[in-house]
Amino acid sequence: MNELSQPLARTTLHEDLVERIRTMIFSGELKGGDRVPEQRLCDMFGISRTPLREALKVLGSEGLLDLLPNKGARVATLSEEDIDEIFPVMGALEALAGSLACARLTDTEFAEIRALHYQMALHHTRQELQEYFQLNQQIHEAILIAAQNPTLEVQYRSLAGRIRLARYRANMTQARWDQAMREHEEILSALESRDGEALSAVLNQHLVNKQETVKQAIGDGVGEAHGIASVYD
Amino acid sequence: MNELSQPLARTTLHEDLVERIRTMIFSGELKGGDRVPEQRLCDMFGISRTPLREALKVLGSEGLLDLLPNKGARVATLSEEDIDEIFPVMGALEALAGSLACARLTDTEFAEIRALHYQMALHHTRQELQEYFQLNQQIHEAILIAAQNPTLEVQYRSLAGRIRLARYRANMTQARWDQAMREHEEILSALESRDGEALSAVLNQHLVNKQETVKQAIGDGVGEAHGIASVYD
DNA sequence: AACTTGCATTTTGAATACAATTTTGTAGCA
DNA sequence: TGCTACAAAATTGTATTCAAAATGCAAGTT
Repeated sequence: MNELSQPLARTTLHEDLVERIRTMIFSGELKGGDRVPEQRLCDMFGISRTPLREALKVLGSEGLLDLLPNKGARVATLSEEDIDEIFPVMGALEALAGSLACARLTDTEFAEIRALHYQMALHHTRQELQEYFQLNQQIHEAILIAAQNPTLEVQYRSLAGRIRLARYRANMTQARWDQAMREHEEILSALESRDGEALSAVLNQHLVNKQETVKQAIGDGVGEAHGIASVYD
Repeated sequence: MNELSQPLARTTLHEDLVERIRTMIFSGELKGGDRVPEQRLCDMFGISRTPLREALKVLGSEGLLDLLPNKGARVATLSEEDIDEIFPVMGALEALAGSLACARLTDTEFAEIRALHYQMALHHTRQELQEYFQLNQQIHEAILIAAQNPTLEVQYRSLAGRIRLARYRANMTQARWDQAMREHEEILSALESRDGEALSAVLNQHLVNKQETVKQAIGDGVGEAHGIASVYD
């Protein structure tokens, strides 16, 4: 028996749907506060309501949707209180990730992160926000993966997903951006010296600053201004 | 308009089912590795498969059930690796809870925890394990609630729920029990002096020790010996 | 005009029906 | 006995149907 003959990871409809709807939320195709009409999505995907509803229940338990009995699902929105709640928890998790990553990071892994870092720094100097964010996310992902703790990954990603509901990118000031870049320099050097405590501390601070950025974006209602087409156009 | 006239919190079938099945898992009525046959549970609850399946999907996303496509749901089991993964994350969360609790704890709340603590100490000296565990859980719950962070509560309880799958109580040695009790003395005094850092540290250590207890229990297969009737008797 | 009231429409909740897959059981054979 | 092949039963995945609740709207009232 070779690896080709072992049970292939077939996927069920509702799993696919969870993934697709999640993507629609993250991409902005479904915006915070939007209703999620079952029939419309069923038509769109060409499936029946049963698996769709199963998917909605899962997304509800992840906190991405608010499920209102008899009134349907809505894409969750983040209040300032939500932000203030979520970030400290993410901070604790990312600090743990950093600490574990330092203990386990190979030289190769570090080299990969360093490469990402300097590429990100380039996008910073070039003022390429979109590309900067992409690299930024990859770096934090790399730290998370280096921690080698799937449970931690799941919990962290769940919270990160909820934060993405805020769609805060458009609102970052130059000052905050510069500061974030400086913090990333510290992150890199803590990783290089495998200093778990220092890394935990700077990651925590990094998130405190991000928290402020996101809160400001919430207040301004920036999410609407992204120009991403809604599903219903 | 008074508070009686606001929308009454009606509940849907699938939400009830999530709660009931979760309880069945925690009580041991459904044991780790057990299949969860849909039809049987439907008959038991007198409902159809649709809401039951929705509930199973939610419990699956919580990590309490393993959902195998076309092969049904099984109550999740915890490997040693799972334990080693989960406890550090719980440690980070409980440390955060302690830190936040210290910042926010009122004198009344502290007095309540102190009362719980000394009642627990009594059960310890009387060697009443069951009662000890009950109070122990109440104390950790009280700290969690004092932290006043619902997101933290959800995440922590989710992990605590998965750990409960291990059913480790029967296996605690006297030495570990005594040590846990000493740690709880430190927890109380850190709370009294509102020393967040000290509390974080001792809570983390507390969990490291608990981790060992649970891992030992897993190895011994203690869960089976509890004498709790299965659903299918 | 603003605010009810009643009813039709739409949407959601749950049950049933059907299809696909896995599991079980059994007959045939070496 | 032990193995394979294959049919039957059971179980799960998905679609459809029915029931209950919410929504929208128009007519009527103040």
